Amino acid sequence: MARLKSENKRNAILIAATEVIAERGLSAPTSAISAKARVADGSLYVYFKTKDELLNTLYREIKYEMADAMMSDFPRRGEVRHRLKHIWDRHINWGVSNPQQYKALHLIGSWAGLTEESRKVGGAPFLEVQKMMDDAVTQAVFQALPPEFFAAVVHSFAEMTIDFVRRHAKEAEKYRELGFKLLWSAIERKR
Amino acid sequence: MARLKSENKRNAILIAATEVIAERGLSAPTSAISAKARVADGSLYVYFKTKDELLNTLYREIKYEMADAMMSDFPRRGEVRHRLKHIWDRHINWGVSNPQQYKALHLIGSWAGLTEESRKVGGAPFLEVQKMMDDAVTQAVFQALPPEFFAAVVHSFAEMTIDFVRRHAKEAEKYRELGFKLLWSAIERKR
Amino acid sequence: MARLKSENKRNAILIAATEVIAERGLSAPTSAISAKARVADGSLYVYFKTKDELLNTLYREIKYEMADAMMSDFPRRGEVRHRLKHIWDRHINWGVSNPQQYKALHLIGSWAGLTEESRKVGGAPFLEVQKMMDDAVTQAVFQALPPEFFAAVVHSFAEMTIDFVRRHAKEAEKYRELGFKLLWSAIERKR
Amino acid sequence: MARLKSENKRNAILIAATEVIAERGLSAPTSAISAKARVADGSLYVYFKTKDELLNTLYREIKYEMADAMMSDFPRRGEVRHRLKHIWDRHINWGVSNPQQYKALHLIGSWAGLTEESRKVGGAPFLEVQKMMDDAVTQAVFQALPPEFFAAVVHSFAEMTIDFVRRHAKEAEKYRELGFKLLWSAIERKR
DNA sequence: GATGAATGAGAATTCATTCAT
DNA sequence: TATGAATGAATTCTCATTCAT
Repeated sequence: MARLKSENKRNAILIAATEVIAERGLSAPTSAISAKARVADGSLYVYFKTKDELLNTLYREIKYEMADAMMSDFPRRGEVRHRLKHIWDRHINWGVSNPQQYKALHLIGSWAGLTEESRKVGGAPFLEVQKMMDDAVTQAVFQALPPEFFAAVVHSFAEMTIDFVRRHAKEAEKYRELGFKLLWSAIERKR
Repeated sequence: MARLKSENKRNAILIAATEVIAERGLSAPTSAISAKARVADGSLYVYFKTKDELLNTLYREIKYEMADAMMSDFPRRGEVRHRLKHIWDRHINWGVSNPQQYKALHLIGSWAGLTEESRKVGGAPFLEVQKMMDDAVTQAVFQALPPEFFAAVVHSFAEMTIDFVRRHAKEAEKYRELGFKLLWSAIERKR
Repeated sequence: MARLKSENKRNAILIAATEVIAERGLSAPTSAISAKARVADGSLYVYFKTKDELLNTLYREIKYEMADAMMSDFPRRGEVRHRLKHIWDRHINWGVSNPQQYKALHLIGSWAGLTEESRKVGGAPFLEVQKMMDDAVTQAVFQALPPEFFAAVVHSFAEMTIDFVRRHAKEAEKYRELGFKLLWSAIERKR
Repeated sequence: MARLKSENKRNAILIAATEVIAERGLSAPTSAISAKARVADGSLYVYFKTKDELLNTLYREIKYEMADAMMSDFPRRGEVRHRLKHIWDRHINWGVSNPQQYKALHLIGSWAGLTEESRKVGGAPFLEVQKMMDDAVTQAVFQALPPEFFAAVVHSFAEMTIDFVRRHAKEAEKYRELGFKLLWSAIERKR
């Protein structure tokens, strides 16, 4: 039996890709990625058929990681506010402490080569969040508005907060809390 | 006497660039741009020293256009809510009716080659918006929170709404109003 | 007006391609061709969209050259034997004095990338030869056999003779005449 | 017709190489060959030191097969015409029923990497044919012409006929006979 | 200014070959 | 012996940029 495809090598490439893409953009040459991964140029193509496939895979994997960070220890039975806060904090924290993943995700996310399939697969792990929000809407905890719109509101609020916190690292906690407060004001049911 | 650089040709290039970048991304070749502008490859370099310069210029010009659309007829003496609503509507409408500019702006905005200078110059025309919000905060119309954070909230809310409206064109007006309602809930002063 | 595409440069590339292909085979890198043509690597692609296109073009051009050599001064009103002899001599002589073209033609001729179109276009100038043979058959100068088969016989006889003469250069004329004598014996009408 | 057997890996590789080369040309990757042979990429190099060696070997082996097909049951004591007819029929039939071998042979035959040695070794089994012709010439059955030239005539006539028959499969026998008739006319001694 | 031919430094792949298992 | 992951040189082609006209 020959050497088995090394999970390490594959990961090294994905990690290197994240760094290189974050620093130099999507047009960074694959040779920069293989170099950073300390792997021969050709080896990248043992694990990924094309650069496009590498980027699509990277997108999915980062999405998974992010979902993992957000959903682990998710208080499935807690109050809606509590559950949303959990996700909020995890989202902000993940974004702030993984700036390269975050940047790469953004770049790939608005890249023409990202397949619909990848977008779907990458979004799948977040269905639980979506479901929580649907439930909350049904229970009228939030204003009676399309759940899809809610999701968009929450997401954009979080991304904005991450960007902001990154530029004001010293007051990270303050803005994370503030962001949530504003978000909650926006979506809670009015009496 | 040397002829003046044709303002037409320059504009044709910028317009073509917008379309090409929106459709094919930042890595689209300059030859695609000159072709779409019906101009020789070399002519592009008469007006812009490099591709980077073209993109930086394009960023600024789109920003200016956008600012123009948002700030024209701005009711400088109206109520804060009225002023904010003015900007909100113009922003959403501009984004929705100029999808290519909007897309190009996004791509260039998260591109490594965009200079700090361009970012600053592109942001300048929006200082009046910023100032309005500072005033409103000072007047305690909004919650007493950092104006810069306010700006970020408003901006991200608007971008989200534009994206959403684009995907739900039939209910454009509904979501534009809804977005504003939520935004206002988020930032208004609590009694 | 910019520089016009130079017929010289195009020809230089075709000539260089002939030499390189003859010496190193079809897998010779395009860079070897551009180098021999004293042209930048990229310039080859100004004149030929791909390497395949270059080879297809080369095939046609060599065929044309060859046809030219064979058909010029063709004694259209002479006797059949005289006309065939004319073509025979010209064919042999061309093949012997243009070994690189001849070699390249062979290689491209049995290459999978040669298009049906190229094959057809390359064969067109030889239709007159074909027609002459059809006529001769009709006039029963030759045995009553399918003209297409005659053409194949003549052609293969000539190619064989060229190869042979090349390996026995000192007796070129002897074998050229001998080849023709045998050919004529094969196809002439039996009494 | 003798066939390569896939009893062992070496033969499987040679058979696969024949098919792959015939279909995709000499530049087909060795990995395509090992894949078709259902053998690991590396295994090919257990049996052949390089791709060049594989091709040289393949050339010889196909030549042997062909010689086998042509020379088996050779009527060593028959009349010259009978003996030549035997070889002729076998040659045509082999070429028509082994198109991939035939194609591969052609490609390798005009390949720059084929060694002089291989050419010699591949030609060796045909010495008996050559000898038969030498004898016939000596006996003045044929015109008094250089035996090497005779061989070339016969060979090229046969190749042409194979090509022709392949394109007119329905009339295979007709053209095989016709070819021989013409060949005989060309070379027989004139009274 | 305007043009587009010409350039050559990369870029993404491919592939013969090696080598650890 | 057999495997197939790993390699990196080589290859085709692209494209920003220059420059002769």
